[in-house]
Amino acid sequence: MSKKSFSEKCYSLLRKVPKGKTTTYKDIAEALNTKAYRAVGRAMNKNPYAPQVACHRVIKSNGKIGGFAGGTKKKIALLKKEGIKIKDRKVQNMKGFLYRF
DNA sequence: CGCAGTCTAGCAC
DNA sequence: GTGCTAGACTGCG
Repeated sequence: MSKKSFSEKCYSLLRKVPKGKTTTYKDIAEALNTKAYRAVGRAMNKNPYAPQVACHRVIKSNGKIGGFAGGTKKKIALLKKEGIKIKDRKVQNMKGFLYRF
């Protein structure tokens, strides 16, 4: 928790998110006690823990999907498989799927 | 809708 | 080794 890099912290936090739930870049940044919303997204884009870390469970604060390394469509498909409803790259009722750290 | 703020990681010199 | 650029974001004007 202290020797890990910022990105690793993001991954650890993301791993804490259960399946069927989602989180926002803002929440992650705030959970890390920072305002690096962008840095969080950057870490996800790199995501060396691709299948290990559910980077697709991370969405924008407005419920939008944002982006995804490989294609936003893929991200939507994955979220839909988890039980989350997506509509036009936007999460429906994202507040209900939002996971609180 | 457009600009500015904040942080990390990678590439260049 | 130090400096600059780019990026899956957010908030305000």
